[in-house]
Amino acid sequence: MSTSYEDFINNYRDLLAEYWGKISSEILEWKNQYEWPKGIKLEKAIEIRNSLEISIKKNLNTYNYITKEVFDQVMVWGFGIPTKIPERTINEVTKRAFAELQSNNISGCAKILTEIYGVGISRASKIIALSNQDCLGIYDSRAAHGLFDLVFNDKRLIPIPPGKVIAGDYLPNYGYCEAFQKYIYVLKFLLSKAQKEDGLSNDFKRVADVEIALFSRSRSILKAPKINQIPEHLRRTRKLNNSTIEEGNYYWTLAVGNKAKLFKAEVMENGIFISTGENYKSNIFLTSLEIKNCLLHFKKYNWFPLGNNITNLTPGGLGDYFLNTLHKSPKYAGHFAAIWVNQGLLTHRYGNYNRIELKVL
DNA sequence: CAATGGGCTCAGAATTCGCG
DNA sequence: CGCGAATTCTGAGCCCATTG
Repeated sequence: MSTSYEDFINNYRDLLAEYWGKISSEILEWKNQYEWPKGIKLEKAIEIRNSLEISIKKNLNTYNYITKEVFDQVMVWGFGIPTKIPERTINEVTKRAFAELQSNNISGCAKILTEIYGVGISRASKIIALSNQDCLGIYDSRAAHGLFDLVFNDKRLIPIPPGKVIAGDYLPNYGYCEAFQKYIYVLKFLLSKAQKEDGLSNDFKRVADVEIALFSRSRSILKAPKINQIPEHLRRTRKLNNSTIEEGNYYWTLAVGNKAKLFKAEVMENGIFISTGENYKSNIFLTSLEIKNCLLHFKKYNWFPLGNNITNLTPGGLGDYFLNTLHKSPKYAGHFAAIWVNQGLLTHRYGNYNRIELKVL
């Protein structure tokens, strides 16, 4: 039997309270930026979610299961295309799954749904969470990534399921289903905190409101900074005074203070593409496999140096790996490190003389 | 003030352009 | 298509913000 809400919260109360302190000033702004599907703003997006919720509830009241029509409505909303799962399978499996949910077994419910070939936690949690947005939230790579910095003993409290953009944390078997339960506990706790604050209680009434904010946060992390947020020295070097920055994902390098530099990156399914330099014409591409092997290599170590200096290569640093294993210029180590920190794959700190040190999460 | 290291510069190389 | 010019790319080394 999995842990209860009370046990879980008692275990992590301090951590979660501290985390709430860290995010509480921003969480409303995150929620207000929510768009899903892309371009559909908060109010309308919530309307659509609510109408899906009504359909699911109607199904359950009438049949105790979900019809293919409603199931696929949710899939089209979430993924753009309906499934090829036969009506009978959907009926039979959702009937068993939602019986589990009746007895409050969230992870058990998810386990049953993910028995269906082609249904992972991302799909399962959409069906489950939309059945009751007061108490549940969707658990996918985006929303979980919104909690990427909720870390206990150097490990993420809530693992990130793999997604299209975010690699995620690998979990075997039904790991994500178990994690879904904990994720809901965290959302529930954050909601209880929000309800105690005057400025937030109106906007955070359901568990889904927290999920919405986290999903939106994950997106905002990868979003371009506004032109007026670019520091003066970078406007000068980048000749951005009179030009608008084009669309795309811009990141800052990890360097301290004014040394941080803006660059552009495209996170794709098969790898990451980076453009940097005066006109973003210096490019480098690393495949997903190269990235995976690189992170695997450094997972063996605790903290390791960035060391992206070209003239004075730091042995054992990420720059060293770039030069000698990937056969790329070590200067790009700084850019990839920044992306991976953004994705929650690495954590960083500043050592002596602000040397950047990294650790695989 | 010296040590440091990470971003930036700039010269040469590579590629593309443009014109007949 | 060929050829010189223009533009873009690249990486070796330099520059300089930051720290103790």
